[in-house]
Amino acid sequence: MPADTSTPRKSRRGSGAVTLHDVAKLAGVAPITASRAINTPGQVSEDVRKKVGDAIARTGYVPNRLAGGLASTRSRLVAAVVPTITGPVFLQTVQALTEALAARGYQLMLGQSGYVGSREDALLEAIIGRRPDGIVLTGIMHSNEGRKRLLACGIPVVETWDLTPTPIDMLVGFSHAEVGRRVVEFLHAKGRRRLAVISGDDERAQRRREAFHAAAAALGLKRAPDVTVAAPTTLRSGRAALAELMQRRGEVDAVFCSSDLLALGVMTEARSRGIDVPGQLAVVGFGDLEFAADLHPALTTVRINAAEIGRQAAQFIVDRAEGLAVPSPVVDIGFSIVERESA
Amino acid sequence: MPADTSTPRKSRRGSGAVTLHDVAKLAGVAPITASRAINTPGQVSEDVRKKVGDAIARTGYVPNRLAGGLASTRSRLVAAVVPTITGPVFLQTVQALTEALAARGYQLMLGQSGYVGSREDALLEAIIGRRPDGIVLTGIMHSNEGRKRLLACGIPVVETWDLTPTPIDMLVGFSHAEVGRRVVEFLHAKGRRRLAVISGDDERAQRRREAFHAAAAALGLKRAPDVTVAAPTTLRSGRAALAELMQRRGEVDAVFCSSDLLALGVMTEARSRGIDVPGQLAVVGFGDLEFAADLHPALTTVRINAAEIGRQAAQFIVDRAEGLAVPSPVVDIGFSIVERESA
DNA sequence: GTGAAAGCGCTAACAA
DNA sequence: TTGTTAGCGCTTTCAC
Repeated sequence: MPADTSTPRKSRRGSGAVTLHDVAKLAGVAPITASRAINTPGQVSEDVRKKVGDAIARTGYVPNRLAGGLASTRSRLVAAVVPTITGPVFLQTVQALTEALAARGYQLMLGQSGYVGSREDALLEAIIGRRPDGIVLTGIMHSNEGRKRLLACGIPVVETWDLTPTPIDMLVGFSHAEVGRRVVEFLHAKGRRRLAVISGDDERAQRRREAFHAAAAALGLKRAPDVTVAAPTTLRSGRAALAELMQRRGEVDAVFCSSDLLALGVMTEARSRGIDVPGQLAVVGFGDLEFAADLHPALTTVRINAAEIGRQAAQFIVDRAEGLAVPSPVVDIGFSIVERESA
Repeated sequence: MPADTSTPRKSRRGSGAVTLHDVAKLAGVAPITASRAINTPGQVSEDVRKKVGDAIARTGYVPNRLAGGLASTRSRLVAAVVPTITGPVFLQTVQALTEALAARGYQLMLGQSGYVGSREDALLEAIIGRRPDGIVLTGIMHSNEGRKRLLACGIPVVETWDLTPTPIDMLVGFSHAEVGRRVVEFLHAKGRRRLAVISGDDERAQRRREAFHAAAAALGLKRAPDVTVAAPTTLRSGRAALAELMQRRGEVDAVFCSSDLLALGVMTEARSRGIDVPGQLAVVGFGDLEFAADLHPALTTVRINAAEIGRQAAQFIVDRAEGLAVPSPVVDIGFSIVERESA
């Protein structure tokens, strides 16, 4: 590929890379015409289109989207904030989000807030400073400070994995309370009466737990013993939690875990203790991670369409960025209980 | 917080957000002085520092890093490319990378190339267009086209999770061939003689597999049967692979799996078939994911310090961006075999 | 359909 | 220590 990029550049600054100027000069048109040939090819003549195309091919020009973003105030950058990427729950959402955005010409920036929220402020500053066209908050409990900040900066925000009554802006999630209720009903219908809960200490898991207790009480069941473990939940914490549960007096014939990983831990611990699942103990997970169906016994769990959450969030952001109306910016994505062998 | 941000702005364009200009005017200094007060506070007087600080607090100013990046040709953006974020192996690397970068004021952009590599070109274009200060390639087999492109654009590149003889630029990884060899030696030392391999179909797993076969041959063992499954590997593909292995004639007393998830699948399938692990079948994984130690039996596996890979990559990129010399841009991070119960 | 001018918000370079 | 000037590379506005 013969490069025309080696023409000496006079300016003292700049990256030295090929610019739209170079392409335009080579094509014999004005920069703005070259810009149009690239971005809105319908607006230029066939001839120009071809000349510019050739010039691009010869120079290996790649448009500087930072500059474009500055001029147009559209960065085509979208920020996603997760507590931590290693928590398995949000992974699929981030993946789907990244893909859906990439398909539309947007790039994802990843930010990790940690489950504690201390870094939240610095993170927000770093994100807002990059002027993203949207921010996707993934299962995060943001401080009031943070909410104000997001509201003030005017960047479209999608909150996900939850259904708050007072969304900052747009929202795609489901009711955690409803999950708790439905799981109780499910277990009750299966004849289980001595329920227990093992939950991560994050907001949403706690909300499921509360609803679980309330629903159990409504059905006349006695208060379920529960164990709270630190988020992100792991197989290990699941094992430890079941061990703790077993140490307490009182029989248990079903456990609702706040994640599939926790459930896997519970089943692992159960096996090592000779407790039969589901014979002696029913186990219900949350998330329906890819492995859940293939465990032995296969895991009964709450399925969330995590990928769809990501896609919907991308849709919201992109629509906003392109100036389309987002008529109903709140979507309840729902959930379902997938019945398998473990319960 | 009383906002001074509502002063009417005359210009037809722009985001309407507070700019450095506004801050400078409010502080009664020139924009460049305000810039210095923010970025190199050591260069300005205590008095200026205070006035600018006040102005920032009053206006809620957040510097536009896109504009700053354009002017300084340092975007403080770093791109990470992974096949898919849901493949569990690279997760810790991405997490550590994100954190290490954030701590230094850099933001991560995530790109997913897919295992096939068809999207690679478009992805590269999208990334280069954002002029990142560095690109971290995480376990990806890039086309020659892509290599050329990366070389040409002059952006610092760190390849990770591998030790190629001809790195594009910087490198932090380990020898996959060495892993294959060492696992064979390990199993041989444990008295296993009828080895098998279950591998994902990605480059690196295949390299481990080849070395495994070669080392087995060197020890006089007969050719190990092997099963190749599609990447990303899953618990399900592990189960299926063991099932396939069992269908073939020939005894097997040890399996080397190309991921811990695969190993978990193998152990799951073994249990459902009444095969005792490690009694009848030794299982070795790869990755030492968080759950490996807590399985029952605990998984013997190859440990890679994935987080350290991320940190080291961040260090390389940032050092380059800040103009520091990177004396030896190739790091062998090594690995170790963690002996637990499964083998 | 094409172009000239102006400017997005910031910082490098060079003065003072 | 502080300021002036001139861009970074692109796109908007407005004119032809």
